[in-house]
Amino acid sequence: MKRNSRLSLALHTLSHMAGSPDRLRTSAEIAEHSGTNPVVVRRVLGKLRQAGLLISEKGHSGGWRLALKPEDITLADVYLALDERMVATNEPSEASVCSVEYALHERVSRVLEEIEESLVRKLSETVISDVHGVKEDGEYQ
Amino acid sequence: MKRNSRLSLALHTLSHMAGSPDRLRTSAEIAEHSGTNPVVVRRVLGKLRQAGLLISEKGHSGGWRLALKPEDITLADVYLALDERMVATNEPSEASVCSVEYALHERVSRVLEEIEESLVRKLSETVISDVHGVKEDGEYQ
DNA sequence: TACTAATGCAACTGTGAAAGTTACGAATAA
DNA sequence: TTATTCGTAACTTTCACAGTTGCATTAGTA
Repeated sequence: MKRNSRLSLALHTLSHMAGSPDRLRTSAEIAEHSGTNPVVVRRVLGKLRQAGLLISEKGHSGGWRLALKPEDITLADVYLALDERMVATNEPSEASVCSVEYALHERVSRVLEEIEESLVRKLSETVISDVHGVKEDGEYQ
Repeated sequence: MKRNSRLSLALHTLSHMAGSPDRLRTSAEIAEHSGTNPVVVRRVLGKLRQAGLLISEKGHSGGWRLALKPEDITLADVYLALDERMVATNEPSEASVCSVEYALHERVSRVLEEIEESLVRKLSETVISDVHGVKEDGEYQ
């Protein structure tokens, strides 16, 4: 598994689940599909559980399933659940003690913030069932 | 200097330059403003030079200046010059040999690709002079 | 010419965040 | 009571990137 691929792993898994929402999938199973390992899967999906997008069941024949209908989960929900900020802003450097420098830094930060917001708005336009695709493709076992 | 801060460094520097486009600034000077060091600055700005956004002059009294007017440089130009892809897609895992898996991976990739494109479109709506701000703020020496 | 100040670049080290791994406790179905 | 699964902590590994050093090249200046 590559770097910064948690969003990709999450989307892949949720889309997969959209195909058969009632079935429980184990971390091991998902890990195999994603080319990674169960603990990493639990880490990533744990964030989605905290956000109320997934439900996990412990014990024998436990596993993961969607907490909502695939058409009610937007990509923004997933992105925000993972708590990643792609267009991150930086701390002001020591040089920014000067007020002019500080003002410039503020403006750069504000612009990046706006870009981040527009990214989230864009993400909210697509839902998981859109990613899963049309029914002709059949179900993913 | 923090992680993934190259875009921030680039925007900060270009915005700064927008204040007095004719003045040459040395890497050392820029580094001090940004709280980093000259070689890192040359690395980042070198990408912008390759993209035709900046001009560098070697030798005594050399340095960096804008190659274009601040109102002709969009944030998308800067982002693309740095060759960073914030919404990265993954290689298909070994599990994707199955055609259904492969198709799903393709769809996830396509969605992420569209998000990336929309990010660039959004970035292209802002130019460097917008970031520099209105004239009342005065020039940045 | 010699000197100085700047970029360009290669090669290397240091760092930190995220992936990967191991281990074990808790929960739950069979 | 046994097997299976998640939850989580602790640790190691990996890797991209910042940081650093050194030197060649370029160009202005005395």
